Amino acid sequence: MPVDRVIDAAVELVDEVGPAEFSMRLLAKRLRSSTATLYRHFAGKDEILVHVVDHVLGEVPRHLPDMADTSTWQERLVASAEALFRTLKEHPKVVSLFDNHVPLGPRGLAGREAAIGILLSSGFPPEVAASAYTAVAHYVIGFASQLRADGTTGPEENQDIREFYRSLDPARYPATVTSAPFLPNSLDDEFRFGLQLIVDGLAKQLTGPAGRTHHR
Amino acid sequence: MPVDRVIDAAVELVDEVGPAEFSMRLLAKRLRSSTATLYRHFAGKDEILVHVVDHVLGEVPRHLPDMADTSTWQERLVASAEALFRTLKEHPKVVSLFDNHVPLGPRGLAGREAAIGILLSSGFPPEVAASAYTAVAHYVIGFASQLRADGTTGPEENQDIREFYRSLDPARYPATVTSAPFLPNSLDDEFRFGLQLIVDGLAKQLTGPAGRTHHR
DNA sequence: ACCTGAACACCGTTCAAGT
DNA sequence: ACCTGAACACCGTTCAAGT
Repeated sequence: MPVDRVIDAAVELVDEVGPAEFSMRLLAKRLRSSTATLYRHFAGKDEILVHVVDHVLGEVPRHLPDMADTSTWQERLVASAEALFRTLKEHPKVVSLFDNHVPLGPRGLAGREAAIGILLSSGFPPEVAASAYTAVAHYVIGFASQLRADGTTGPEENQDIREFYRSLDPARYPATVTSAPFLPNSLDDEFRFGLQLIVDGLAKQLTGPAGRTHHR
Repeated sequence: MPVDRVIDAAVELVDEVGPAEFSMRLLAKRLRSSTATLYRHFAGKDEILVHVVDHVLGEVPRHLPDMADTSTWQERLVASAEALFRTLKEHPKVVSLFDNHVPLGPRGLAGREAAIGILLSSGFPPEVAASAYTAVAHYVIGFASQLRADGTTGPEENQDIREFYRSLDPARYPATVTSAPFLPNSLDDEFRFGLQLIVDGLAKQLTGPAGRTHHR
């Protein structure tokens, strides 16, 4: 019972049925084995799910374009964040497993290293680079956690929400009703917009932090 | 069996044992009732948890300072985001319940209305206001989801992670090791830093979107 | 050594039966 | 009308017993 075979099957199973329905029994059945055998290789369900997270993070590089040395740090940081976002979109049911623990497996560390490396080599001081990475990472996770776990990422989903907001009482929710028709069609557009806000904010840190110090 | 009494007890129970250990049986026992009685008032566990989320969102206004009319939109937006973050810090085990659904209960709508209202009245066009709110909301949720569910929000937690990063192989993770000593002591500081990046990015949208259009 | 069926103490949900 | 004990079909985890 090779460890990798278990992890591969576990990722498949979470992708199919979600973390709530994922069970040691289902995993054992898929492997044509028994639950007790799984416990010979892993401490328990939680440990297997940590491996699932790290396995998924291993797919991030596949979504990275190869960037010429001429790319700006903005382009490279955005590409990193989008690669993670695209990866999570392919495994929407895995996203909730990112809750409550910083991914410290080898794949999670590689992503952190790459992003902070981009910032350091672009002239950001280390304290800014570290906090900027955290901000971007949490933004991506927060956004990805709103991916419909049932796979309906399509535009009809956003249209339903827009219709709901439009149908509210304008006297009670004036701003919500006013802005509802302008909601973007796709989650991707909303994702890129917010990501650009963060990058723009970072650019300001680099060019003119005059009068603005890091961390109060 | 008043509905409110069930929700209050459910919030208490999730705060104490977390969503994973939360069960209809435990909730029934706490109410000195039976599970079948709960099903007479709620469709099931998921519906109760939706009410738990909305109940917690109802506490956000308690964390809002009263802001004079002279406050800038930056101050008011930051205060809104911090109020949500502080609320979630008081209910760290509830945060994962925010996954996979936009909070559409009355309390969730009130928060959206307030934030978008701030932006509209400050001159942002509706399409920017809507996307900006989404960006801020997802940033806060993403950050809150990293709150230690076991209640150890203290600085020792961040120190442990910093020590871990420092102890890595500098040849393999040079940027991570370089930046590790500069990790902020508190999650609050990191939260505020990233939030300020978003606000700075938004300010640029307002003053000079020259050459930069919203959503391509 | 490695694997397994069966067991234990739990779940969410339902329903016949009580008052 | 409103409530409940017991049942059903599941869990995660463990362990005596098999090969």
